[in-house]
Amino acid sequence: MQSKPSTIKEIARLLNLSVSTISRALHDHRSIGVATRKKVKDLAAKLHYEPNQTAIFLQKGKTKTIGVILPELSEDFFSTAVNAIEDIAYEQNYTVLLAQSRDDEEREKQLVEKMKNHRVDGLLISVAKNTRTYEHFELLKRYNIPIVFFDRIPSLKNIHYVACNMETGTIQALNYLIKKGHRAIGLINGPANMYACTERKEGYITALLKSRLKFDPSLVINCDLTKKEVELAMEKLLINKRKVTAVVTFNDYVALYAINYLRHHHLKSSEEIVFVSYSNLPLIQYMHHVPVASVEQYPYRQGQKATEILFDILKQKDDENEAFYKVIIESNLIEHSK
Amino acid sequence: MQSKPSTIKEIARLLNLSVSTISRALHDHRSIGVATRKKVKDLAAKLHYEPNQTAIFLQKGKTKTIGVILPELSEDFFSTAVNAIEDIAYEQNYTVLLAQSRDDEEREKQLVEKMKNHRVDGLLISVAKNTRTYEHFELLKRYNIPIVFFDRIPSLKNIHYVACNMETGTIQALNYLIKKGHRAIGLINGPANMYACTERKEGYITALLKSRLKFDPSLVINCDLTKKEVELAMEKLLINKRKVTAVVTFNDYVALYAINYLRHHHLKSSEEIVFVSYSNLPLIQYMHHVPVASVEQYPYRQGQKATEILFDILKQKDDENEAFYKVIIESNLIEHSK
DNA sequence: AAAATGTACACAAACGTTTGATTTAATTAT
DNA sequence: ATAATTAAATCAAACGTTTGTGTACATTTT
Repeated sequence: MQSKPSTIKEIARLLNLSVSTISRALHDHRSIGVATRKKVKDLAAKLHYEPNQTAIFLQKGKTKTIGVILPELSEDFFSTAVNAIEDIAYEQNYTVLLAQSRDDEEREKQLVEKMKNHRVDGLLISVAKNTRTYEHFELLKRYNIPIVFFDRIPSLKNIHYVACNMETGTIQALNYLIKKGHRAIGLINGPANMYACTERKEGYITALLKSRLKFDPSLVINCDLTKKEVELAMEKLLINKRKVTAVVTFNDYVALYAINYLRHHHLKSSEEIVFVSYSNLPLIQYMHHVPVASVEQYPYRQGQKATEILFDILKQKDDENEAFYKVIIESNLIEHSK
Repeated sequence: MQSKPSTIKEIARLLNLSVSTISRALHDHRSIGVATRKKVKDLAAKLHYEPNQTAIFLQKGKTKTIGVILPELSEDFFSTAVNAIEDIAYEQNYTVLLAQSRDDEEREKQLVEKMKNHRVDGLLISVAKNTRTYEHFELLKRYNIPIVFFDRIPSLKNIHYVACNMETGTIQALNYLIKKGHRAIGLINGPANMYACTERKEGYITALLKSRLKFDPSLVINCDLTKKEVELAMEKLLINKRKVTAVVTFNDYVALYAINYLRHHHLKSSEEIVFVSYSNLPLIQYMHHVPVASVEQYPYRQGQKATEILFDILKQKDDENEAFYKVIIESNLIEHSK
């Protein structure tokens, strides 16, 4: 009973009709009589006929598939964003081709290539943290495959993107800490090439200056977000002559690494140094030693907006509309209730 | 400059050759002269020619794509398993079509349907927790699309699967607790229809009896794994006349819910009641009030094995080999170092 | 010199659809 | 009765590949 899936051809042969009649009957084309229409549909149902998508793709030149490339699914931020993307795509009857770059530029390039070969209709990307060249993205323009970047966006001019304004949240975070009396506030930031890092740093400086506090560059430390470098960064902050009483970290994971390092390698607890981070992971609420507040980056909203934009672009059929969507979502500080 | 992607046809026209020659030249077919071969390849490179996968799919009847349906990407267990799946598929030059059932039977069915329409070559599934009917899986047999189940497997006879033997780990967990002097040990289990739950319960009973302890059914509580029901389950255990001093929970999330509930709604801390759970989430190590031990279920290994099996099946070309792969990975108790 | 072999390519069908153009027959308008 | 209209179905091309078979020419064998 393991037959090949049935095809329009087969139905045509069985009913002594032409393939075009079958195709039209199944699509309720008006030029097909009701009687034949019914006959065709009945047989189709009986044979469990299902249109072969690949054939339709080939014929129509559209795959009804969008590609999604992001760094790590295990990061809660991204899996939440994926939920949004899937939800919207699902409504629109699109399929999502999902892949992880694992924060590796090379892999990201290969994935872009693969997506192109699969002829996805459009692409949603959050770039790997160490990606420094952008030709692989430019390439897709040639093929008319639109890209919408979200959260981690490259520093390119003519692109569509959705991102969070990290500056607002950072300023809120700093004000929060300053109000609580902290004066020496460290910042464990990500890789310098990331735009999100620049924003964080700028917010950090802006807030300090607004409160008439001096900006001390030695309190800002870049790292590649790995546990090792975070610990190194924390160590650097600890030996700084200005004793930090608060630290702002690039995200919750960085905060966890740093706090854990403190607990294990120093006798200080996180009660002595206050942490504020970004992301607001759901797990945070079940933990003890956590940042006192996090800057929420709205992953669901970002994913949602990016997907909506992509569909918008896909809908405006190839007219040479050279407008670029640039959507900024404001970040917000969320204080964790104890 | 936003031209359509170039095709074999185009190259043929430009070089005044036939399409078959181009196709063969690109594939280094021996019946094509070296000169033409070079000419073709040069032009192909210049035009950035890339084979249209959808066309190849149609022609070959194989999509070089495997579908993956799992409950929730945000659960660490699954995102880790996905990593394994992607890694293997990547090596084999296969594409992964990934989708979440969100633990919803209806959605799972629709996804299976979608995967079928996409003509995936094979399917990897971890079933939704409330899935009770299995026709949608049976359906795929008709289309010769092999399925390999992993971790959450349906109770069907003739299927391929990879799963963890939860009984071993459960017995280890119970022995661990018994050795520490615990006598009243609760079990917050998942939905009764899941096989994994049966196994846990059986291991629980076996271990108790082996240690000549009485099995008290009122200490085993099923729940649907949501926060609400976990809290209800915990409450039930607390009012039980036998005061439990230890609780085994279905997974780490359940443990977190339960521990958190204890902390907030009762003055007991998790120090008074010891928890042992399943999964061994990476985040556990950065937390304070956590289970003292977890039963490791090896998500990467499961994903890896399942994918290897699927490729094995795909390789043995359609011979009526009616053997079913049934791989069991033993679970193990991992004690958390403080 | 004729036959056999080999080389390098072209032809055409096939995969499963969709769709513009065309045919045939039946119905209506003139 | 003839022409125009409509209905219902067919034809054939197209999407971009792959691949079995055919063919022209040159080269080798006898």
